Amino acid sequence: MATPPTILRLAIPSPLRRYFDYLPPAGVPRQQLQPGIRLQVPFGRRTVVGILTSIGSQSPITADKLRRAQYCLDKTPIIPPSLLQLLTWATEYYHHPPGEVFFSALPQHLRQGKPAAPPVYRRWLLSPKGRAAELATLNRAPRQQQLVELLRPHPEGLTSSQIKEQLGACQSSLRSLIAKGWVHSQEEFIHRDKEPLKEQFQHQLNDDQKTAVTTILTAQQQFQPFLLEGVTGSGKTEVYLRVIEEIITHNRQALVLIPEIGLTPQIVERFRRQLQAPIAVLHSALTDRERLAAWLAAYEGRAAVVIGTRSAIWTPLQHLGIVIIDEEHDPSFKQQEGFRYHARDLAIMRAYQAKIPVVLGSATPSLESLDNVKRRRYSLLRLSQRAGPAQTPRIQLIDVRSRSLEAGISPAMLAAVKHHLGQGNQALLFLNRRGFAPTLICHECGFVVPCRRCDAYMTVHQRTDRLLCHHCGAEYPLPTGCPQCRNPLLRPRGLGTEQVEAGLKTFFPEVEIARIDRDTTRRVGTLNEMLEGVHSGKYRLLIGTQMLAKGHHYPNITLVGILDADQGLFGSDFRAGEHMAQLILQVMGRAGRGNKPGEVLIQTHHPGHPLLAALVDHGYRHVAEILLAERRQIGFPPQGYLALLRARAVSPAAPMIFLEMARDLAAESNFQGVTLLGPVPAPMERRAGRYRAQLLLQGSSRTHLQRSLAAWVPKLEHLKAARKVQWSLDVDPVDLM
DNA sequence: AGCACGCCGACT
DNA sequence: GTCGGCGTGCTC
Repeated sequence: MATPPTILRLAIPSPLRRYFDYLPPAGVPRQQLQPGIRLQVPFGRRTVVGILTSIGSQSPITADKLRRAQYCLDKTPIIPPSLLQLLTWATEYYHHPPGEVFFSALPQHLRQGKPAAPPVYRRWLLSPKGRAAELATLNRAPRQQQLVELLRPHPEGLTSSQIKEQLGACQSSLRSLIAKGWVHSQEEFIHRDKEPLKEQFQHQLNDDQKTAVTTILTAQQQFQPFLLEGVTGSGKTEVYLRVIEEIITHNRQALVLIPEIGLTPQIVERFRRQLQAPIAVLHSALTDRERLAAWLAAYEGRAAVVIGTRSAIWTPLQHLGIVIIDEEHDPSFKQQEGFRYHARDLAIMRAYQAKIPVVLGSATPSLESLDNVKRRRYSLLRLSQRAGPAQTPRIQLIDVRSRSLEAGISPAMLAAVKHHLGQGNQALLFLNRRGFAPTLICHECGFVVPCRRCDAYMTVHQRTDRLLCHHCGAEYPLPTGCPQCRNPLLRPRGLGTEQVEAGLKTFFPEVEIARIDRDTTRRVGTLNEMLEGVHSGKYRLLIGTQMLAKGHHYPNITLVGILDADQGLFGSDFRAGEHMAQLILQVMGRAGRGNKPGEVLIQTHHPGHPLLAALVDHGYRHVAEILLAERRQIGFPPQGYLALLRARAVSPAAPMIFLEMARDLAAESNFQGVTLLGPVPAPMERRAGRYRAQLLLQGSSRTHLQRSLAAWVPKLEHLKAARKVQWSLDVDPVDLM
């Protein structure tokens, strides 16, 4: 009897929804073939990097088709078993190609097959020859002279980024010195783990916080989700810090996920100051090198705490003790292209697999999480006291029906701003629309300038004198006349932050105004500069979009004005109401956090709208109840479970044709407990020159939906019509746009 | 996706 | 005569 062959099952970077089987490379000992290592393999006419996911003794692929892997790229797994388990689950749950799932979890360097070793740092230093050289011989080369002077007091050498920091770019001068033999380099592996800051100060916890900390810590050895509900200023971060402090004393690691916009240097600073432990930070602005270094620090256990945005859910942590999701309701935890995972949901699964607690924190929890509390899947921890002396702000609606608004500001709002500024305080105005005006309209014939590539109108940006499409990024100069009737009079119509800023400047010429939106903060660091200016009191009046809404602390803002609450009330998407309520609450959280009482004014054309009334009179929880009842009625999440099949193509008809075929395929299979809705054109049918359509699957239970998807999705790949479109499946979509 | 093969139109 | 357009097929 021959010994059965060893079959390696690999995830291969390709959009195909299957694993690929290989024979082991020649001469590799069996114990090196552990799941989680990378191998170089032939794939079609190329060779690629694959990840070993499991090992078996048989394959559905016939022996003549099986090929042999070339060699192992790793001696030991670069993905620990716990993460491998999560990745496997995610592949099945999201019905996404395993290769794309596995590779999206790796830093770029590891995807490309580079070694899983800390990056090499090269240091430049003076050679004995350079040390002995006479500086005056470089009188005609001042840059080289500066370099020698810079390197002289550093016998251990400097990295090129350190040199650049001191002298700016001087590549060519450095090269000349190397050619002369005055400067040489040394290479070394160094771990640049940041040392924890030494100072430590502890705040006194209030009773709610103490209860939260002890309750979470009693569940240290088991899977237990907690919803930590507390208004802004109630001290959620302090709870996280105390829990983490305790967890890491037992040599376990903590993973903290934060929304894109919430990961500021201030929050990282706060963690570093209070936790006497090394912290790895993962965010989108890192270079590949930095990302790899942080990734390794986490994997090798050198980092006790990992703080990061959405993709940090894929950090390999072998001694994970707790997962924390701050602002769990934030939509940025859902990836909106390619592999459309939800980091919050994956965090729950990761905690379940690792048998550890997971904490979801929010002042405005998602309806899903509130529902999970109701069903007793999550336990609720409430922080009802605001930390410190701050009081809950007073809220009032301003009815703007048939009022004259100037730059979007009603007389009542203007009076309030004057009053608060007069008292020496700061005021914040919120409008969730950037630019000067959302449209440009012809005063003669009513023509509104559309985007050439989208079913949307161009937004007027006055500062740059250009038209901008907020959906595809297209940009044109302002037209000199109406393209339809040639009339030269085109007028901006509607309201954007630019216009409010301009209006405020005429109302308050002596006051410094900060406008905070994507246009003013595009450059890295400007947001922080502006927020510094708010802190120092340089800016007393703020106008901004939702960038302003997230947890920064401004004790002197006593007035928050919401200029248009109506957008969210009649939004086209099923989550519009939820998002509006969350956003308003978040902005409101900026008022009255010092010891001064805050005031919140909301402008609306619909003062009687049940959602607004509920928000003003009874708060977020009451709004959530209304919304939950609505969702129950239509069988939408959290009552029902959704999956959205999207398709887009340059050709107008192709998406609908593909989706109709897909629908017929589903109808043949006779799905249990799943309703098909559509296909229909997307709410904005044409975007960036592509026509888009979608087909919605609505399941009465997760199991029903998953069972149908498992039977259906693999068949979609084989549809001829699939080749004429780009299609993607979105399991648990956050919006149906 | 990436890559190659194959079959028709307008060019040096 | 070829260069190259993109339809079609395949990846263990």
